[in-house]
Parts: sequence; C-alpha cells; structure tokens
Amino acid sequence: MKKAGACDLKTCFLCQFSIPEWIAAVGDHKQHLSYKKNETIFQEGSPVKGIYFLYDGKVKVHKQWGPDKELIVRFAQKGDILGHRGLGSGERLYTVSATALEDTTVCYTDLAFFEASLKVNPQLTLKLMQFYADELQEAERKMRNLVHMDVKSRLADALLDISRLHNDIQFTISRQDLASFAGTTYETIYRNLQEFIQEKLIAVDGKSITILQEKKLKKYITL
Amino acid sequence: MKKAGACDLKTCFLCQFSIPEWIAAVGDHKQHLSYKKNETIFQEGSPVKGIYFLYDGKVKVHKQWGPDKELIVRFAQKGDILGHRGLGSGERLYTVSATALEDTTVCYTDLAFFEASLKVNPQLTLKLMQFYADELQEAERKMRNLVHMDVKSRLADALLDISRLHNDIQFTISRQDLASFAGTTYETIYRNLQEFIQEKLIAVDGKSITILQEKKLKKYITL
DNA sequence: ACAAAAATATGATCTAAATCATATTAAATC
DNA sequence: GATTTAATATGATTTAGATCATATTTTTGT
Repeated sequence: MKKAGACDLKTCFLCQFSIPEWIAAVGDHKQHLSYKKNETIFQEGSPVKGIYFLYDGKVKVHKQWGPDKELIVRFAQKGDILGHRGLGSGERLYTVSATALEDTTVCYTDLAFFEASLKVNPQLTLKLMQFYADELQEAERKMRNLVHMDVKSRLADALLDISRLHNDIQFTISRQDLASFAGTTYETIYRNLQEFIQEKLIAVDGKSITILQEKKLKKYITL
Repeated sequence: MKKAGACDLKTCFLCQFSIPEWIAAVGDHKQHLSYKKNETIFQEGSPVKGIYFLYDGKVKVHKQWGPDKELIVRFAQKGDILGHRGLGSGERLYTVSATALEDTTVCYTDLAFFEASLKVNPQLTLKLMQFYADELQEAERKMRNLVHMDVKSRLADALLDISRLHNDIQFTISRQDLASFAGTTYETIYRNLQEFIQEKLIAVDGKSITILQEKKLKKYITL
C-alpha cells in the first residue's frame, strides 16, 4: 500500500451525499491509497480504523474459515464503499477481509471523521441505510440459495451476478474465487463450468468467461 | 389480524429514537394490530405497505422456496422492527414473510409516515443504519456457516442463538422451524438433536429444549 | 369429543458434492 | 531464464446429509 494523489471529491459515496459545505472537510481528511494485486486492504478480525471508497480496480470482500477456506461475500468496484460493516453496534473489528484482485486505488477516511460526516449529513446516513438494506436483502437471498439450490444453479447465479457487476457479458475470474463466491469447491466449479460450456451457455478462454445465453442461465435460478 | 388498543409511545424503535416533538405525530399515525398464532403478518413478494414493530409475542421472518421449503432468516421479539427490508432502493416488495409463532401484538406505521420519520429524525436513521449493519454482519456469518460448517455445528449455533434471543437456557421451538433456521431438514435435525441429548448437552421435553452445557455447545461452533 | 391434519419418530436408500490423488500448465519471483 | 509456487485439469473414492417410507403421537378445527 502506498499513498497516492488526492481524489476528485466527486465520485465516492461520501462526497456524493455530503452537503457542499462539508466537501472541503472531506478533502482535508481523506487520503488516496493504492494497493497492488493480491494485497490485503483490511483483514477480518483486526480493529476498524476507517472506511474505504473504491476508486479504481476490483476488490473481493471475503470471510476466512480455517487456514484454507473462504467465502466471498461480495465483489466491489468503482464507487463502492468498503469496511462499512464495522459501523454496527458491536465490537469494532472488521468482520470481513478486503483483498485487491487487481491494482486498486481507494480513498480512505478514519472512522471518527466518517462518523462525524454521518452526523452532519443526514442524507448520507439515509443513503447508507438504503445501501445496507439492499445488501441485507441480497445476503438473505444468497443464504436461501445456499440452502435450497444446487451448485449448478448457484454457479449460474454467480456468473450472472458478476456479469451484472462488470456490466459486461465477458469478465475475468479465477475458478477458486468463483468457487468461494458460489459457496463450493474448485473441483465442483470446474465440472459445472464444463457442463455450461458443453451446453453452450458460456464460453471460456483461460480466466476469461463469456456469457453466451443469459436467458438460459437465468432459467437455472428459478428452477 | 384485528385492531387493538393504542401503544405506549415509548417501547418501539420508532418512538425510542424520535425527537420528543415527533412523538405526537407517531401517536396519530401508528396502529396497534394483533395476530393469532400462525397468522401471516406480511408475505414475501407482496407490496410493502408499512413497517411493523413487535410489541408482544414471537415472530419468524422467513423466505419461501417452492411450495414446501423455507429458510428462517431471523426470529423477532419484543421491540424488534419488521418489514424494514423494504426500505432499500429496489422495488418495494417484501423479500421475506413474517409469521406469528404465538399470539402477537405489533404496532404498524405506513411507509410514507415512516419515511417522513426518517427525514425528521436523523438519530432514528442512524440507529436503523447501525441495526442494519449488525444484521448484515450476522447474515454474512450465517452464510459462511452454511458453506463451511456441518449440520451439527450449525444446530449448536442455532440453539445458542435462540437461547440468547430468549435470554433463557430453556425455550420452545418446533423441529421443523429449527431445521429451517439451521438450513437443513427435519430428519437431520431430529438425528442431531438425539446426539446432543445423548451427549447431555441439551435436554428435550416435547417442544421444549433446555441447554445444559453451553460451553460444550459453543465448542462445536469454532471447531 | 372426534375426525382430520400436523408434528414427531426412526429405519433404509440414494446422491450430490466433498475429498483425495496426481498430472499439467501458467504465472510469479529471484 | 530458471525455479518455485500457484492455478488448472480430471478421474476415483467417500460421505454427509437429503429423500423416501411408514408408524405413532400430538394438535387443532368443528
């Protein structure tokens, strides 16, 4: 991680929903930081020091289980907020880790300043609340999927989800990350990807995946 | 469902975090409603009309899957807010159902009034945001458990969770609800409960479950 | 109080997906 | 550019837990 130039004070969640008079204060307090591919931005279990806003790059938000198992909870990209799970009423420890999937730039605000921002900008609090509400809905939908859908359907859901995020039918992701996101193992993902390729619903070239038949993939989810 | 007497304007989330000048408006707008055991308070997929606050009784918050499968996302009790998942930015449909597990009293506020309350009371918005943050953390923890823990550990977690909620080592719950909460089937719960009884970690008498050795149950979770 | 419906109990069977094992290829790192 | 390390490929084996089947008990509606 190294410090980088100042940000434009327009793009991020914080600037977007703060009153104009507050933006100057934001400029004084926020820092631009950059991370290399695979670098950890923050670690599950460590104390929450601040909040991050993704400027550029891709980040995975994940929970660890033992030494070699994980669950990817979310992929974040430009504009997304990171580390906000620490704002709850419990102990101030990150409950997830964030790791850069490619070279990434974020801007960072310490917790005290962010909390002050919430007090000063009710609109910010409201938007953040709505953002949480959406994430909660999505988390619960995923929970239900984990319990009631088979792996192939969950993989279809994961592929569509990632495609939607990238706003592109083509994207790049490792099999292992796909497994951790769909809540299964590398081998099972490998086999089910093969099936989707056979069925011509997707095309794969190295780490690049292209969705060929979105409609048919979607059918797996409601079935 | 039938209308019941007015509420005390003190207990619920809404009253607790509204400024004093707003309480009168709350009194004018909120309604007390009562539901009999097994009655549906609101249904997944139907339009969000308002927000509920639990006054008395126990409620399960659950997602349906097909005609005969479900996932219980949360048990709610006195003071808890219900229906708030509808506050996100998406379509205004309930993403979960709420069903009374025993005779229950709630108070109800239509959505427009609740949203006005959020605008008027930044403190309310802030508290609600924190509440969401906590629920999100918990949902993500459960997701990880579903993926990486076996049923016995998830059952241990569910039992401890329910005990904590009731603030009592003894509580009452059907095997089917326990299964839906732990993300598994009735039969599997039945068998694992037998094991816990054999190991003398719990005692069961009809629908009543008593936790005998909390410590040992907890060990299942981190293992 | 009685019939119908729901919840519980328990064994037998089946299967999706995890685990194991090992070869190959690609990507970092020194 | 060579060497370690990580990611991918793919078959074989195992297993946890779902599903099925059926009997009994409890609850609930009329």
